[in-house]
Amino acid sequence: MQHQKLATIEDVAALAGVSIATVSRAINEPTKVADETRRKVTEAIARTGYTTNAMARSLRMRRSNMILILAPDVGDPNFSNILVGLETEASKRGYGVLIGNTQNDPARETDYLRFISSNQADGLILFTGHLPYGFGQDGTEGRLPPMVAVNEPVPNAEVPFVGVDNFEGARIATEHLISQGHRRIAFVGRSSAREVNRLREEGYRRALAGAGIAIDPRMIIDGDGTTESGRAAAELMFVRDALPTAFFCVNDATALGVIISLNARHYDLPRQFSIMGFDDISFSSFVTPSLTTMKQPRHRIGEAAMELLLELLAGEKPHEQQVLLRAELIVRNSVTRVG
Amino acid sequence: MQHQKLATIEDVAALAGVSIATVSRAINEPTKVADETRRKVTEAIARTGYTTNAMARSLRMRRSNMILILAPDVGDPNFSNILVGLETEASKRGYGVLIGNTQNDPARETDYLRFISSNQADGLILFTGHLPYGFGQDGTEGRLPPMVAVNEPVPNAEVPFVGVDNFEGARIATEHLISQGHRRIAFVGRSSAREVNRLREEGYRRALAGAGIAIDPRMIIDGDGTTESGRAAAELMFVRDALPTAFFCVNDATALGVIISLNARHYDLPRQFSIMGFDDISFSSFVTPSLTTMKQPRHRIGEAAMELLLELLAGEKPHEQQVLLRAELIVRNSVTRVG
DNA sequence: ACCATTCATGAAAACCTTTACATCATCACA
DNA sequence: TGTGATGATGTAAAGGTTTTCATGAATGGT
Repeated sequence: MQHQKLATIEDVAALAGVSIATVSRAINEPTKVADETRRKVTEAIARTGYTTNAMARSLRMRRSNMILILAPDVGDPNFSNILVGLETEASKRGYGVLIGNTQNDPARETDYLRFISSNQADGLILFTGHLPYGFGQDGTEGRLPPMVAVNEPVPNAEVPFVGVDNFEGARIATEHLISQGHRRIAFVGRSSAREVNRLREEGYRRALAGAGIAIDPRMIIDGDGTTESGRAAAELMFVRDALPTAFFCVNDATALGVIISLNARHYDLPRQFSIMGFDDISFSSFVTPSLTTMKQPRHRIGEAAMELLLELLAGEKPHEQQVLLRAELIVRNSVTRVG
Repeated sequence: MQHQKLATIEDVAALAGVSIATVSRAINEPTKVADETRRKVTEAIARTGYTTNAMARSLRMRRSNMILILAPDVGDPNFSNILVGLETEASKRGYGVLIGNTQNDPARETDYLRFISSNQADGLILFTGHLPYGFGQDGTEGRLPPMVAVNEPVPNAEVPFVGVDNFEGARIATEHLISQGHRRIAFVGRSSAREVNRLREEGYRRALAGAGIAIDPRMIIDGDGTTESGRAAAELMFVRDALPTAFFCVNDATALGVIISLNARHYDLPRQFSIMGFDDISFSSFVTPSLTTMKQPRHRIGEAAMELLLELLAGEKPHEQQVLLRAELIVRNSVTRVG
């Protein structure tokens, strides 16, 4: 019932009648060992059921083949979808994936660093948008481990970033609305503090400018990206009595808020108003009307980020400080032709 | 820029003017060392920035303080919500959490076992509903590591299980429908092969029996728990022309299918039909009408499972082979009073 | 027939801890 | 003063690898 003692490399060596060095080589550098010897070793391994003790190996090699993933909210679907890509790529390359849920708690962020400083993880994937608390500030400066930011870039730090091209995506989204005949297009979710919101607004502006449409400041509404902020924004437009024919929302959560507000006022969607989101989160296809939106290539973001991190670990200089992947237009029912 | 050599226990010992054994004790069994010595050691640790090398420690102690979580789909929201609970509890007890995405691929399942056999993980949390491929079959029999199943029990194996009480939850759900005056209640999602479906059907039957309502076999429709199966089931009922006043669906995905079908037929929900789900997945509050359902206590399931696993690891015999937590009735708009 | 390579293997060091055991001082008690 | 117990510390082994260096055999070229 209990964990019996496992076979070690010595057991294998004894059974195969060679030294442990040879066994090690037969496993890790098969070409460096004679065919006949290799055969004997392989058989001995099979007979003993030997597996290399990863602890001993890591201790000796000074690397664990583990990657620590630090995220503020592990339950967030955005996180978990990127995680799939991260895990797939890591596993393909023989790496394991360790997860840390920080809940934006500085204490927990610091705590998780022990995995790095104790050699339990070789590299770091950051979802948090900032360096873990306890890093870059004191003398530990130069000791930053290899890391890659995902989802949100890390400002004021030289951390490579992999994410979606928000500017380009927002431009495509807005152009789609324009191509459907819309001229009065609102942007819901302005927030100068948030990089993501800023970039998406920028793409929106570029698309309008490109189509020769003047920008009406009343069409740009503040919002922090929550559903509630979307609801409030729509209400505000009714109060102001400055109505668009289409809402481009900074994200799907915001779009949902707008839809809730419009439904509550008994408008017939999408006939009377078109709504465009961004992200393609899971409920977007279920809401009525189902949401036309820009899909983030989450799986690929994860893969690309892990790929980049592993390059860094291998000592290669990264080709670029930033990898931006294109979002994909998903046409559903919330946007219709107008005019 | 590069990872400089880290301080070891010897550096600390030298600086504090004691032996490495004393340093180790000062860290792990502080009471066994004199106050003054402990002070010197603590200071030396601070000065050197020493952290114990987890690899060396694990090698010596024959345990890694890591738990491997094996799941068929890491992207599944059901998984990630339970994961939060697992991670929280593990981290609280000083354990790290390693995740493995198997995609139900036998090769990947086997592959992940190396974490166990190579001592990189001390225990296992199983989301898969079966032993990892490559276990229990050959001679490796008795060597099963400590593990706990979650989400789905493992049939024919003595693996402790933590999950929701499906029977009880289904009973409560059905009783809620009955309390709203419904007598003709359909059960959508019968499947004798699936344990979950079987238990929920059982709870449904018990509730009807308890209320003295005869069971009409035409009210029980097959389904595998997918949205499509829910849609098909509803259509089937129209073909058969045997209509209920309420649908109790084996899960929310199925309920969504039923809603889609009824909406397509332009019924006015929930006035003409009530719909009850089970699980409370994320979109349930967004669909129209928003879904009345049974909420799985996912966070607590995770915590309880990890708690149980850590007890097992500590060598304690588990009090029970199965921990069932109660689902909570979430009242939204898809169920109304009738008659 | 001799020398220089090349190739296959082995011995032993190093990676960094924890801990069993030994040592030594101190103290209480008779 | 002598004895036994107690408490603090040190020495050294053990945990299982990888890898450097050394050794010896075989090979190839002259």
